[in-house]
Amino acid sequence: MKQEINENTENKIIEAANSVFEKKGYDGTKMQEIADTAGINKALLHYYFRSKDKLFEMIFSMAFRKLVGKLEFLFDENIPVIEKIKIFIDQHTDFIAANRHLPLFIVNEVNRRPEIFVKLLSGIYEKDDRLHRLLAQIEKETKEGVLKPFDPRHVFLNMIAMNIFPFAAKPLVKGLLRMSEDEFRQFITERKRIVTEIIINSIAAK
Amino acid sequence: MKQEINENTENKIIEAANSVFEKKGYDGTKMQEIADTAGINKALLHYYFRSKDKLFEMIFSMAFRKLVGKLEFLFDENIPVIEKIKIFIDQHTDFIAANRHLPLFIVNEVNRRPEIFVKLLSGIYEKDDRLHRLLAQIEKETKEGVLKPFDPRHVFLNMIAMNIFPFAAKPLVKGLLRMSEDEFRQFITERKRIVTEIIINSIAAK
DNA sequence: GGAAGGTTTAACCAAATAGTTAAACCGGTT
DNA sequence: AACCGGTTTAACTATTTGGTTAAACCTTCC
Repeated sequence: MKQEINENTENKIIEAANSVFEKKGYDGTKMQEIADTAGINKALLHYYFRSKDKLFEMIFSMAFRKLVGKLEFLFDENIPVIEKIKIFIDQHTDFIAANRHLPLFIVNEVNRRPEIFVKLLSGIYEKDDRLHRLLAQIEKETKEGVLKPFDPRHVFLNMIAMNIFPFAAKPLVKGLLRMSEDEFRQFITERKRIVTEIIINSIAAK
Repeated sequence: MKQEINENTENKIIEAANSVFEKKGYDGTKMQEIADTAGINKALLHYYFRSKDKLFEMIFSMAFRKLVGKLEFLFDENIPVIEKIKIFIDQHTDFIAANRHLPLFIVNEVNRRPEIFVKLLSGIYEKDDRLHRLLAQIEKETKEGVLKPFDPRHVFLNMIAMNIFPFAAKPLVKGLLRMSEDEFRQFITERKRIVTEIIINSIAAK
């Protein structure tokens, strides 16, 4: 019983902290607001997570893994590169739409305090073999004449940038392009097709 | 003389406030740090700009105009669309490189407090005729068979996204792709060509 | 020289905020 | 029923921070 209550409270805190930190960033977040959101006392927050820094570090690394984890599909799946990209863009766009503040949160906090992300990096470096397998796959398909030679780093960045930007800058985009919420949704649906086309076009052999 | 001193101090404040706000955002910025950066007393800051909000509003609207102003080239210049895009990407990339924190600053603050940007929008809407001229130009070149039909909103967003993202997420990109500062610079130089190619490809008639 | 007026500073204030403490609470155990 | 452990709370503390005040400091003008 105790355990259940305990985990329940802990989860409520984590959920609340996640929501507030993602939206407002470290500096914009007050412990009181997290407590309020979780429906608990501020002292209880410190009982479960000693300090704002400790709590933040936990939320941040969770968020980071969540975001980077979505990339695993690119490495793991054993399907042709072009097919892979089609599926990835579709899924990734949906994921970002459902987690609008996540990418900006990560980018901001890594900019603000790069140290927080250095330790998380090593966990990624360890999975180097997967990267090599992907590069080998690309090389193979290039030799087969399916793909033309290209720099995967740029393609990767282009894809991520085009996927993330409209959501990260959503109020700006809606404002500048004068869109309603519905038009924005429509716009995003169109984008999936357009971005996929552009990326495929930039790597497919003619 | 008074006037000179006055403007000198005011400029020092504006420069300092700009630098600190852009890097740390509204919440991360302390008036004391601005004062220190400007080499003046905190009270003097309040003498020139009554409150943090007032100072911020000024810096923000300056920054916003600076960023949006760079887009004017797209509307004003009377040269073929494809040529326009080539020049724009080259110049815009250099501009963002020299103002790394600017786009993220704008995006963040508009996300955090959309009202601050509503009033700035009207100033842009007033220049609607330029937008219509650009759209007419595109339509004309499409009819001439130079361009294929496309949605300018997506093309615009794609261009901006690919230009801005690597700088906004610079530490992340450098970390994940394991680049030195020199390699990053090199990478950006390559990007100009690649992004230009991709964008042109997505609008040029075959 | 000194009065006048804008500029600059040191010292201060009040509110916000991260973090602490000690007591109350509550479920299970004997 | 009394107690023991972990959990929760109200009340408090210390520090940070935006903002104020009153005096000191020029510079200009008479």
